[in-house]
Amino acid sequence: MVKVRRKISVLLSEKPGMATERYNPRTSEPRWQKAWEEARLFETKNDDGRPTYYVLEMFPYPSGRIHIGHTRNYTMGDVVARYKRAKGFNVLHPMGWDAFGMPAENAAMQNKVHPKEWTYQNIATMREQLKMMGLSLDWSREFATCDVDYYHRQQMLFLDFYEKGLVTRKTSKVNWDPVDQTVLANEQVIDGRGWRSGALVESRELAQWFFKITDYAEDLLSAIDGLEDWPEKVRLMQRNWIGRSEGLSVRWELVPETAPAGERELEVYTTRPDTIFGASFMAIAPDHPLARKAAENNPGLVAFIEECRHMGTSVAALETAEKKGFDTGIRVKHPFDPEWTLPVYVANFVLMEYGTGAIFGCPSGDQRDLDFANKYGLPVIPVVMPEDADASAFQIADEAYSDDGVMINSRFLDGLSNKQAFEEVASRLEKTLLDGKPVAERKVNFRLRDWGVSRQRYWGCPIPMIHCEACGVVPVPKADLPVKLPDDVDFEKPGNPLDRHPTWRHVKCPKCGGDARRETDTMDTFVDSSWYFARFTSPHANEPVVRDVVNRWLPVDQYIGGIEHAILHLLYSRFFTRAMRDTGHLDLAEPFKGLFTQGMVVHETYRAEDGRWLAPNEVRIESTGGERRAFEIATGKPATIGSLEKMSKSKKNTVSPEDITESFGADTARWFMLSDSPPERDVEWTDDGATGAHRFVQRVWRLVAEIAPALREIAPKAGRDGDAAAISKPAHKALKIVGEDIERLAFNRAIARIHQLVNDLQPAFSALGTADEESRAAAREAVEILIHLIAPFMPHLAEECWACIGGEGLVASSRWPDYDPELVVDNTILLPVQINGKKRGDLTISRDADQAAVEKAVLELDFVQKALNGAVPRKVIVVPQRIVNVVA
RNA sequence: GCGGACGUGGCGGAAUUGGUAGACGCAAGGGACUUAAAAUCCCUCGGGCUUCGCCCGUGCGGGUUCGAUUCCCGCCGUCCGCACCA
Repeated sequence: MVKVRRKISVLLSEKPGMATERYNPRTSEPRWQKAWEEARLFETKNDDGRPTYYVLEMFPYPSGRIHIGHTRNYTMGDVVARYKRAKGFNVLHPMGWDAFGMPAENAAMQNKVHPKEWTYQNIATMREQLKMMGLSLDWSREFATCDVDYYHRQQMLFLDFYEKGLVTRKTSKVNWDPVDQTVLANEQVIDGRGWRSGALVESRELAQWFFKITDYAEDLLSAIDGLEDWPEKVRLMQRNWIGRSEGLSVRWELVPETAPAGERELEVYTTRPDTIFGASFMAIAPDHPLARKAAENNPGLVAFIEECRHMGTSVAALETAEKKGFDTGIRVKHPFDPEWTLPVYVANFVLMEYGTGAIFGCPSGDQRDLDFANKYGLPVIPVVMPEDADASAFQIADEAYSDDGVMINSRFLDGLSNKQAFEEVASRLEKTLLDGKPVAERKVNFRLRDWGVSRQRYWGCPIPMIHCEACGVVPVPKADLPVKLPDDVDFEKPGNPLDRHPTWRHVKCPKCGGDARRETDTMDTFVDSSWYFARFTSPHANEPVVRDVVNRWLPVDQYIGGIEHAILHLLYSRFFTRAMRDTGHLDLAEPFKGLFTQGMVVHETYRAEDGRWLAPNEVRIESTGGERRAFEIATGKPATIGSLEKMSKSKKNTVSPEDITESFGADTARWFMLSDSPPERDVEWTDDGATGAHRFVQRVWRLVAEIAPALREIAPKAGRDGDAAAISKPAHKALKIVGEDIERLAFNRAIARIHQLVNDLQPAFSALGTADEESRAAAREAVEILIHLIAPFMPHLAEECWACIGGEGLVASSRWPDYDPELVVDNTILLPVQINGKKRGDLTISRDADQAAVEKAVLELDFVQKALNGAVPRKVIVVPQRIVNVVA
């Protein structure tokens, strides 16, 4: 039999049911949203005395439409917010817009819309979309980072940081994106390409503004240990990103007759000074000053350096690049043996940005060095061997040994562990002098680089600095803030419109009053998102934050967002909080106490016969037995069902939040997105799943609406015996567990428990017609509990049900009920009984039966006696309240 | 290459961290109601067998234990992050 799946609209036709009207979210949801708004339920007061709880979802970029992935994210936060509110907390749950950035400028170029207009238009659309979801957000605190009010305060912070020495301007090699005509941070370059444009990145020298995040490297690293409510994965990613290493910086004396004029030494950084007797060459970066000097009269070297530069960017080149070097002819003296000299190569694999841009190669202990040595015929001296190896026979051929072990072939180090050797070499070289200074110095090195925040763009926060011929760089006085973006700009040409604006950049120097020019760089948008969570606590304050207030709210108790921000956004925010602390704005270091990274919403992909991507509403799915086949509606031709992918425009596998809210309502969408899949994992959007969720919405409504008339005048009271207890017990058990599950963000489990409660209550409720007073009171209470349990997930339905049973006020402002501890335990328990570890039956026994009583009862069981066949068991293991195992 | 996570029915996933494997949902099949459908309700639903019961079963192979999805060792596979980092 072929069953054709029907369009959603069929399911929604509101034919009157026998007893109860179907629940209609389209009329109900806006009504309750209005009720909440009029009661100002979600507007949070800073001076409320109750304990605070701050739940925050990463704010969206106003791209134009809310994506279904956003709504899953916000729903999770909303469940927590509504639950915590019901638990008596003063909850802060704000929303705003990460509104600066390139898409607005791209739109300006393509569609001739002003970025401001485009952005605020998008915000207006998206705000309406969000409001349809019934999120309990405090809209009175809303702001966009492109609001002058916001970036004004960001400029204040910038000046404070500058004064504190946390901002610096340096000329540095930057990643230049030729398409976006802007500078990218290292981390915005992915595989040699701009993270947004995808263009191959070039390297350029430019004067740039930097935040000195490296000043906090050590603290940012060690404080990760204290972030116990963060996913381990994210903590690890941050640790690796900061990349701390302990090593030794060693100065090698150049052999004078081989050295370029004026050069006397080469400084290298190493984490393995223990392998110093295994050194066989030095390698320096192509852009190392010594390499440049050496190239001055060496055309071959010039050509090699040039070659290195060119291969630098393309992905393929980087991945497959052969380790190559060029002998400069320069030689260095070994620090422990002036007679021993080593060649200096320029090598394509040495990075100028890391350490000193120079290394010593120890081929036996490093695979890369070994490959290099083998290629250029350099000596390979094994210096570390595994502890159980034989020193006389230990050889290195094609595989380096980089693990810990025992020193060999290393003179005074022989026999030491490599760790001891590290210490020995370090302390000896610290005492050895070269040109009056120690040859070596212990040094901690970080992979983390300073944060370049200059962007050559219009749509960003202007950097409040002025360049004066006479006075140099002068900060804009705070009284002159904000430095506003001019509105009259053109986007005809690529590059920075601020730079070519006729008047904006001309300004008087605040110091000497002479003609000067404004900084035309704007800030990286990561700056905007590095403190918005703090601004939400006092969004209208004159200062960036109000110290007492921000101290009370921060850290954010639960922050929820995508794993894609695991490194940068979170690291920058951690830096900003420290910087704000050190400039006196607040008194804490860590902005986010709990972090949760949610999964994506994915959907099947469909392709037409000719390979075109098809949107879900362009295909019809037929199921024959268990087999699903797709057809393109327009042509009737078969289509291919492809893999699950993150929803994206390019693959057309998107489902918009309106599609769902307009047909099923927000509650169904909310419920579905949190069902089944654990929140940290991806969830697959399916029509079947959505209709299933909607079926449950209707089921709850029917259950409540049908029982309501019988319960309207009944006072709720838990039942302790008989039929009444059979209603109250599952209700109280669910109440306990759902609360615990929400606390753990285990929404899928909470939902399963609610399903189960409905399954449990349904038969009891249909028998209620003949039931006693006690059962009715228990039923009344159970319904109230059920409504409270669904309220965080399906707030509109909860209100409708609440009104239906004649509940007072709004569910959204009422307390989470307390469970009765006596009702969540049973007096008799069903104890599984195993024989030799295999379950053979159950024992029903009183909960407080002691071990001996349980053992006795077990041995009397039929199936146990049969299994024992008269023999005495070797052992009976009784795990209280859990299980019994009889070992025959 | 390094680091991490994961692997359970047709599918998404539960399993109180060593104690009844498969909760709950989806899909599928059967039935009731109906002129018919939708909606709703009831039943079945890991595999096998000699079916009132028994055997096998949580990627594969071993181990520890009275007892292992959970712990240990070794494989296989999938996904993610990082990477010429000295």
